[in-house]
Amino acid sequence: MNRAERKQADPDLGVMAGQVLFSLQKELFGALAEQGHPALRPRHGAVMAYLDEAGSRATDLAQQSGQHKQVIGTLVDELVELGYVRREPDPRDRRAKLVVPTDLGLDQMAKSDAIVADIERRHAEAVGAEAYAAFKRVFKTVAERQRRGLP
Amino acid sequence: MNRAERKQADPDLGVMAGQVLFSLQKELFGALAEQGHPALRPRHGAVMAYLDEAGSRATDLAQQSGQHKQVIGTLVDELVELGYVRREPDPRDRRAKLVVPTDLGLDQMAKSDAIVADIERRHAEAVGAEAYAAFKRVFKTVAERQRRGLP
DNA sequence: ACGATATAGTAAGAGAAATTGACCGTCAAG
DNA sequence: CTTGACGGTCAATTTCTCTTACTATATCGT
Repeated sequence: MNRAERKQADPDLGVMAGQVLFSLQKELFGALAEQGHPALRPRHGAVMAYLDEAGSRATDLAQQSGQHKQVIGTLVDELVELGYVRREPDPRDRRAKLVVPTDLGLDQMAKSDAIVADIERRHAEAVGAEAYAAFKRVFKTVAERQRRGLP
Repeated sequence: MNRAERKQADPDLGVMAGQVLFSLQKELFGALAEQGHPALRPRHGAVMAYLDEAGSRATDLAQQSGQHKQVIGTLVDELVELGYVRREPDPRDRRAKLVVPTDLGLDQMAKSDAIVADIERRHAEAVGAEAYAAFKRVFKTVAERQRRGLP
């Protein structure tokens, strides 16, 4: 069996992560477009996926999404323009600003969470609820360890 | 518990996939750089990750990696320039060309596979070999279903 | 309180990358 | 031998990423 076939039959962790990430993004933003949010693209996910209802700081969004803070800045510019968020001063730190979702942003967040939950429900049905729950537990551990560079 | 905390405590499938993909890529290409392949960047993975020892066609690489064939074309240009692959005519189809790894390419492929295998071995040790094997089985099913857009 | 250092956010431009539409040569079915 | 499909490349446009630098505010140590 040659390498190409091995990679198909037994794909590695990175390959599978990429397949899931990109195909899930495609489905998510396709569904969002149909549900009234056609202007959003996957890159906006770096903000919208982590945004808190009460507002988040750009630095926190940068750290959680793994993007540079300049990227978050331009994404927030776009999202302000599109009406999804607004900037407010952070009362607890005058250097900082809070990125706060508008009603449109809250609607997108709710729909987005529902779409992803539905996708996961589908997979859980296919492989069994218990197996899926175990899968997610291990995945979370692996993701955390990998992110932190643990041995 | 607010949304930001929920997303931390119980991240969704897409978020975890992204965390694993990007942190694994970072570790992989960092290690490759230390092992004599400093010029390669994650984007080259679209070719090198799927390349067969005996050569692969650009269209196959495009389909497997999910990239447009134009992207594969420019990646192959770069990899030819860097000495990792060469283009050969495909004897079985005169339209097609085979992307064939050079000795340098074969070295990179072997090292890359070893590094990823080592990363996976670490995770398997942390969560238990059996649990990790089950995790990968479910992951493969999920990745395949998600990629194909199955219900 | 004071100065040194660190952090939050922004700006601007160079460089890299993705996307689109078109094109040529080859293949395969009828 | 014609027609439609496929493999690969070209070129132009748009989008994205990275780097460096700067202002304002906060924090720490003395």
